[in-house]
Amino acid sequence: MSHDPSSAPAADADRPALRRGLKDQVVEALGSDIVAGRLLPGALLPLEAQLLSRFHVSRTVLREALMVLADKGLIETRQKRGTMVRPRLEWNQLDPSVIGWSGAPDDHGLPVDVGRRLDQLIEVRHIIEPAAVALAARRGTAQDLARIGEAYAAMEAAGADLQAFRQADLAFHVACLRASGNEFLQPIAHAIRTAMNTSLRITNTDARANVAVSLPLHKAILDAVLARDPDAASAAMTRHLVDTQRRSDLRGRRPAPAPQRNRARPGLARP
Amino acid sequence: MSHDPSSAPAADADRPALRRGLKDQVVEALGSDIVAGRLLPGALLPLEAQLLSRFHVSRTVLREALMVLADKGLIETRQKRGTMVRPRLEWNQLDPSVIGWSGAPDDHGLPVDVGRRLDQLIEVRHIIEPAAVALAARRGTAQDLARIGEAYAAMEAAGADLQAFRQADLAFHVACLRASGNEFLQPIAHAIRTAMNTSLRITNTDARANVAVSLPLHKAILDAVLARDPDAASAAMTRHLVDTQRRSDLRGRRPAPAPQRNRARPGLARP
DNA sequence: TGTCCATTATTAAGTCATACAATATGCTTT
DNA sequence: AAAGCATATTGTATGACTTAATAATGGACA
Repeated sequence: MSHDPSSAPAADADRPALRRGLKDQVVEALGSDIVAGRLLPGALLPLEAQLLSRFHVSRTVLREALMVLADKGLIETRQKRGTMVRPRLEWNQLDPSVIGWSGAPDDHGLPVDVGRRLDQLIEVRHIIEPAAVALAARRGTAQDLARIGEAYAAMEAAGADLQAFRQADLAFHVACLRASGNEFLQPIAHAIRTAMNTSLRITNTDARANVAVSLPLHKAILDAVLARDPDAASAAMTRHLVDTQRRSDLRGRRPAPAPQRNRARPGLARP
Repeated sequence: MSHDPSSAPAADADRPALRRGLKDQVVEALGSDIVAGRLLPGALLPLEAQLLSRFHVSRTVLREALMVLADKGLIETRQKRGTMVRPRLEWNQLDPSVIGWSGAPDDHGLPVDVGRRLDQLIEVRHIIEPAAVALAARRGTAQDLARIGEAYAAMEAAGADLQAFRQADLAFHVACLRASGNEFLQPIAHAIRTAMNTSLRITNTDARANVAVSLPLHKAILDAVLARDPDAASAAMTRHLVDTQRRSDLRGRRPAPAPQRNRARPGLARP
């Protein structure tokens, strides 16, 4: 693709970009520009012509990319008027890509508060995951539970290998959501997964200490589900999330405590 | 667009189609074919060439549509191999379009159990909405609360006009989700809205009786939020959802009680 | 003379047709 | 059986034309 370094918002080095299709690269570039706040809602994007010269791709490719972004609710394009960035509220905030972009590694001037977003994410997890795991305990199939067990085994096996541990951790949570047997929770699982990934990249956990604490908490969840005890499962998951959140709070994040809304401890509906 | 009536799965009359772009029409047709189960996961879609002759659109348009569907996780296209329908688990189940399609009016032979899907939807609402409204009570801005109030006023004003009442009802719930101040709940609000729409179309509620019951339940929610009482708000919302579900259960739906999983009353993590 | 409406121009996205490139599949050849 | 080649199918590029919405123009009427 190769960018024109002089063109406006731009922000991505010429990484080999994983050899995905050209379209995906354009989607990536524009999408992250928008979500990271380099293109503000209400603003008009450059004309097709200008974008073409920025990305050096065919019009076909550019349009495919724009269509995808439009579908995510990020932009709206109308004839003669141009292409406009839509207000944040109308974005598909649960779209995996959107979530990924919102924790983008390279927004430093950031109008978007990453920390706040992570808080919101964990808040949602507090709402959903305990309930989901309770459902899993009630009616997860044998296969579902097996998957959770496997993920836990992988976590144990990972031991020192932090990379592997994280991956297994994600698999564990995804398996729980999936075991709930509710299809609507699936995409949330994906969302949580990508968000956890960026989250983990930021609050880069300090290895063994965390593992030591984290492992038994997960085990408690697993045991409760296997015992078909919804309440215990739910409670165990809540404990785990509280722990996660506490440890995430300790690290550098959370500089100025509050943005605008009066910051309530994200949490349990009934504590 | 105008379809070749002889071509395979097809299923949509030549409705004027709302004058949206051609691309959207193709997305609509293929997307609903997939979600409604007329094209099964794992199956290969017709080749581009065949789709072209089915829809009578340019390749540009067709590809734009395919890209959008791919982005929704519905299909995966690779060179030489063709375009494949992806497994249900990988769909963006929360995508507004996907939700809309899943309650499609014209699937009658239906491999997809609409009733089951509605159950899952209300299950998710049971998980999310009480928690959300609690957050709204804690930290919703004045403007947020005002929006909820307006929606309620609209419900009262609607009175006999069932159409208006439903719309106001939707607005009420969306306003609650929004007032939670958590951006991740926004898209869920949209999802719930479209799903409620199809839901309402199916279990076509019998007017005044329902309104009479529904109104005070909503008022309770509103009052609790205005009083900044999270627990009361959460409880009121739960009561409302239980009522909704009960009434929906009464009507024709729910023929054979259980699909495969052992049907637990969808519900509250801690009852 | 100034305001308002209809007409036309212009601009940018929407659609189309065709050509060529890249790549996985399967067959052929050694 | 392994290596290589043919081929089918999606991926990318390009240029022309269409449609629609804004802006400019001009004329009719107050």
